[in-house]
Amino acid sequence: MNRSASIKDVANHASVAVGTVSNVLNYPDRVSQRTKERVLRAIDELGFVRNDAARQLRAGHSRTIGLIVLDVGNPFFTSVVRAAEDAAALQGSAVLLGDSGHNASRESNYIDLFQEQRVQGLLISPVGDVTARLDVLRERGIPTVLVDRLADENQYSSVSVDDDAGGYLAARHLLDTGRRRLAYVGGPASIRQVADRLQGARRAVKEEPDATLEVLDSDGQTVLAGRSVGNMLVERGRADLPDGIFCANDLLALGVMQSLTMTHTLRIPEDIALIGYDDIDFAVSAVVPLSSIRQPTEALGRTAIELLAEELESNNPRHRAVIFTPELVVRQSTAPAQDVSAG
Amino acid sequence: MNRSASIKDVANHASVAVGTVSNVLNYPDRVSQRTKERVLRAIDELGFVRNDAARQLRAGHSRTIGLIVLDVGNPFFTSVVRAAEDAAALQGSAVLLGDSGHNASRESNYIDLFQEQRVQGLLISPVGDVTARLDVLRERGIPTVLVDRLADENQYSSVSVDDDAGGYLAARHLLDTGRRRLAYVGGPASIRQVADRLQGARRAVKEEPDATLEVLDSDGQTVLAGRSVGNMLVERGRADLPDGIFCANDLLALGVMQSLTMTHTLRIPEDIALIGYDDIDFAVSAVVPLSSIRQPTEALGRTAIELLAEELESNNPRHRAVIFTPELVVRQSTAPAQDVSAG
DNA sequence: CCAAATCTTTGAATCGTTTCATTGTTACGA
DNA sequence: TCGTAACAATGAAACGATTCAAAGATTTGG
Repeated sequence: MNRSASIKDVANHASVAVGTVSNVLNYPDRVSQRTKERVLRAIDELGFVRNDAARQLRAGHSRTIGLIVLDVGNPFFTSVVRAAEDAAALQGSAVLLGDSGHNASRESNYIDLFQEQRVQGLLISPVGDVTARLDVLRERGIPTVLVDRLADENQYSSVSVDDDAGGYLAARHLLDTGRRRLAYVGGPASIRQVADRLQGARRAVKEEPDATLEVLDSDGQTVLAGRSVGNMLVERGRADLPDGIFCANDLLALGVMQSLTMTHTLRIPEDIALIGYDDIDFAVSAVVPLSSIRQPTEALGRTAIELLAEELESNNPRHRAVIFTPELVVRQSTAPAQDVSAG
Repeated sequence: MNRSASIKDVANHASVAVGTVSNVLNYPDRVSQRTKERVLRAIDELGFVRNDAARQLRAGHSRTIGLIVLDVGNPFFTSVVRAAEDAAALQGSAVLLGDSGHNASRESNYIDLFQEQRVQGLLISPVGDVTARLDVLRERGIPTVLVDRLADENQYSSVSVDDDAGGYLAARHLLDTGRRRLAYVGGPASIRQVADRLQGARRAVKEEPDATLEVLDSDGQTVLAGRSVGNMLVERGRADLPDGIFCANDLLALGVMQSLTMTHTLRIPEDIALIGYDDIDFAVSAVVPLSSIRQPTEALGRTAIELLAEELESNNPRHRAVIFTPELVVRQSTAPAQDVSAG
């Protein structure tokens, strides 16, 4: 219930000036050993804790960084958030997290809040078109780094993942393990990620003259959507089936796997190899452990913080767009047929 | 790059006193229509945004609430966080989120940070023994509400879920659908949740004289752990098998389901019914949609905020421990045998 | 038309920190 | 012993909002 102790109380208690207490906290070298000890004792005895609002007011900006993601429930973002928090902590900042939930007005509210809080900078995975607002923020000295979205380097710094490369990686892996009749499962094609991954897969398939790629449109990116595509495949004649399937994400792949393994006529990976995208936790514990493409979420979060730090330091108008390449994770679902039958 | 406009700039621009601008923002009724318009125009023209640090300094406390969870990646907490954010927004507060990751020192860092920020109050799902720290916070006027942990009402308010009731609900449901030879899968027994759910299940089984409950210890709470318990069951003689299995969480249940369905000798739910706990997203899209026990996460988050508001309003030393009862979600994995064979 | 009551507006004081010019202290060589 | 340099400590000013007593303007009733 006591109002908490201020730096003034500490100064009185230690019989020094307030400036000295401040120096003990911020520039310990400027203070003599004796005085320092006295002050520290007083701090301890009074249980003094700095008031961040006052520091901030004086400094003109806070030590927090705003981070707005599309969905905290999505493991992709959860992981980015964690990495960003850790990286921020290293440089003495804290992350204020906002979840827009794909909702432009929630997103806007968070931008308001962060502006009132005078955050040092903003990391955002935007829903709507927020460029106008971000421009205002920049004029006010609050730089932004876009997350999971490629930005024009003249405008903003950004961190993103190369989905085309990911698609290439997945398809190339199927080809490398001997598959030739590939299928891509994903949809709707209007989603950039879905389209880019397909494009990358096409690129890989073109490298092998005898390889083909069939595109199977799915109704969304869920396990159920995958299952219905899988059921459709099961009904086909065996000769007509692909021997390697690449799904736009792991949920789809798990759905396809459910369909194929339920009817005990088709085996994964002997008859059909299967690879997903995202490498969610469940991939490793599927009935047949699922190969996948892992996005470098930790690097995304860390780098976003680093780019923001760059923006804060230099006043140059040049920005950087860092594009990461995802990583292939090989598991049993794409094991070469001979390896499996040998085992 | 411009330092952003202050209330003083607005006052000059509108040719009024700073107090008037403040009144326009906080007590619009005290200001005449003409003046108000002039001030609002000035605010708009200068793009003025309140400096929260200054408000906070004057007010002595912030408009933020600290929330420390064990793991933001866990859907249970993700959902609690969301609900808390929404409830806080309704009362004009923002939530500062911290992820302790089951790590006592990270937890402690967040408490430090929140204390410096002078949060209004703290919601915490504690890792270590933080009662000493929380007592200090309370003395300083920062009340705490414990989340997902039952607290002594003389000490703290808390919101928690009755795991015993959840266990009872699950077992009772298996019994109600005609199963009599039940099994409980979970471990290690040292985890409170695991033990409480078992206790509830035992209670239900005692109500049916002809029912039995076998306890199968699992090595953790993962899909893989569930699968190895499942494999062990598959090897048993058919007469020796349970006809209803209750797993301490959904991951275990999904693992058990994988084992049982892979060997096409046992059918779910005809031969064995299966129910999990937590109702994770995957439960609905399992090969056989999984029945489960849903925890009222939204209610937890919302109520935690409400209890905190109570603490902030009244100065009474009495606290409240709100205990929620979980909810049964019935899906195909526990359908009565006759229903399924009929369909 | 005046006094009283009501409504508006004013601006200095305040919150707790950091900064920095100034003052005070100590040590050392000449 | 004195002058100087290096080091310590001081405390007023500033950050930007809110508050509130007081002054000023306007309305009301007689």
